[in-house]
Amino acid sequence: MNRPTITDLARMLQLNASTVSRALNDHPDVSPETKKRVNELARELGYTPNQLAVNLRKRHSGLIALLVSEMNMFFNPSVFRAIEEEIHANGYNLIILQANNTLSRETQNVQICRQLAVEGVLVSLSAEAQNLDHFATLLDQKVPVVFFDRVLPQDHSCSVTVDDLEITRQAVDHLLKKGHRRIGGLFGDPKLSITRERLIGFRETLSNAGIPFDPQLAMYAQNSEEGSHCALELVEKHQVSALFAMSDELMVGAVQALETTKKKIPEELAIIAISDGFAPEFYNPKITHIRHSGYQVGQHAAQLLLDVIRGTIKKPLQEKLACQLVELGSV
Amino acid sequence: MNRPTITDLARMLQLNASTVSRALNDHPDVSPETKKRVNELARELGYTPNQLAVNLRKRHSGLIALLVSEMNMFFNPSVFRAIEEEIHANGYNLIILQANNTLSRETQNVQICRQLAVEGVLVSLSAEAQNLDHFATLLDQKVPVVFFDRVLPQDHSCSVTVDDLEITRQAVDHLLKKGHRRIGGLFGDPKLSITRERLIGFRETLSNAGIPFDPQLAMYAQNSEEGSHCALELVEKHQVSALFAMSDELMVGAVQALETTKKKIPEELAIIAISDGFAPEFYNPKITHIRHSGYQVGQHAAQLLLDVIRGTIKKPLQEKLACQLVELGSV
DNA sequence: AACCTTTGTGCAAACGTTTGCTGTGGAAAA
DNA sequence: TTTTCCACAGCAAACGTTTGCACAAAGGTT
Repeated sequence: MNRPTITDLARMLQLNASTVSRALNDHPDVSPETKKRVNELARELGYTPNQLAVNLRKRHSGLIALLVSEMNMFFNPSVFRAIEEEIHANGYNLIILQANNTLSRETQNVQICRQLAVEGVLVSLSAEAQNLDHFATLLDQKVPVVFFDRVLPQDHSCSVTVDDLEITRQAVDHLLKKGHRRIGGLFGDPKLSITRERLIGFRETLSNAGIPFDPQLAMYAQNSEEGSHCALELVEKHQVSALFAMSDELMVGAVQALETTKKKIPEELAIIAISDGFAPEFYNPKITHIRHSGYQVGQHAAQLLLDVIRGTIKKPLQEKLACQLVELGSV
Repeated sequence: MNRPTITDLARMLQLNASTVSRALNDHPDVSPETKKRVNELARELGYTPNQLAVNLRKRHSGLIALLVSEMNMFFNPSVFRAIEEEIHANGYNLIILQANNTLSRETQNVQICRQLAVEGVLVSLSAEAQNLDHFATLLDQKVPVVFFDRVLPQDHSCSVTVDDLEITRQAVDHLLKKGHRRIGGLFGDPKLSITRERLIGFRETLSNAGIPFDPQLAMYAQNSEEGSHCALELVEKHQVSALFAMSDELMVGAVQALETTKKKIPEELAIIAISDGFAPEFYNPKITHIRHSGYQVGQHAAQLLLDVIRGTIKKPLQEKLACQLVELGSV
């Protein structure tokens, strides 16, 4: 026989489908004896409910979508892992949609969420997104949405981020404390709010220390290769004594470049990064960093989303996670 | 109004739901004029079909599941990206389930696939899986399944892998060609078939070159930290002149450790790895490797699965991808 | 003895589509 | 004119569940 349905069970047991359904769901209205008969036959036939029918009837899908701007080896794996674990532990399943950093794919992904009737959405925005217009269809329908990591700066939706100003301050302060006065900064895509925020933190921390901001010492790089070039320029042309990298990717590029120079880390050049904590272990000396845990971000975002779905949380909540300095050999 | 349904459209247009459905699906039985009216109203109201209902009616979910043993920064991101792109381009959506390398979670994930009525499954087996018994429910129902990367050695299901013997031979041959005779090997979890195969390749290549296999020179390490320890032992205690690492993770561990020694790469110590190609760029000199593209593996696996779903392929097919030597500075 | 409550079950509708079949009006063919 | 055919639209069933309601039998309360 094909996959047995509830109706099949009902026919075989001389019961009504509704009774079988209630028995399987342990409804109090049905007698223990009937429940036993039903469950035994169900087990025997290997019955499992047709989730498609359940979904339609219950008008939900049991699905949570993760919208991510791109697949990135430095941040995503731990975020994915945390989210998958949290979602799964609560009986949902995770569907992943990537946007390739384009607004059009992101918009399309939002439509998919709507069509699939996902019950919640976790979003790390693509660089092109400068507003949330393309999320209107979801937000209008009151589909719970939690933004994380890459968010809009002045937005009042639920979100989980780190305090970019603060962590950059921590990093730069650490360099200042070690006596560095000429500090170069490597920054990512300026379209991203995390980039802008971190740059502000960088400037302000220097200003507060009485060091005038030199625009030449803050460079933008889109990937590790560009990070390498910028790092070389900062070190060789602008003679910085310390480098700040706002991400793992840029840090890796920088260290790779610096290994070509004769400069010893940390004696001749200090380096600090904002990092998930894995890449800093690749080197010797290990790279001092502000630990920005992707796992933690993912976990908190998922928990927040689940709270919103449950209705535990009524008002939008913006959560800012704390980060800690992990002092290793590079500074 | 809530989300409009096909029935709503029908009522507003004084049509039958079936006609509206056909109009939306561009069925030849409905007049161009009616199609126009329907489509206009649909656009106006922002109608999108309720996928839950479509799924139930059509008895499919549009979902493809990716079962992965764990989230790993070295291999997964590019695999995920390739699979997501391929799947999405063909109108399916991707749900991701991780097994935490346990058989129990993997079994559970198989059940989820069945319940959700996924239309195809891509699997990278967890280390604990020594047979496919737990896939019986899927295979019995003729759900298309393609295994990739981590597969069972003697299995006749569809799969996409690399030729482990061959790529290890390439790597070791390269070291031999450079004059190395005392070569250490770093290997991963011995429960995995890729580990066993690569170890065999390692031994045989050495044997063929007239070098008796020394078991002390082939070490198992589960992660990069253990890789570091093993690398140090091989270099300092066993005085190898070259290292082979069967994965990025072990390579990274090894290089990190070697940077603590005074040994110059490649003059005093050569190193080669099997790698996705990213991590070798982190270092200077860059690490020579056999390029095992996760993107390519994912892409081929997804394409194969789609072919099986379409019925284009009748017999199980085991695809073995070729890999190329990327010679950089480390050898 | 009449009434109410409880316990267990069945009936039927609903979730929103898709699709085989039936039917109608009009044009083309005989 | 009659027959045939086609283009178009509607009817109703189906996908497999869940759930409000009705109802019968049994037990308990006045």
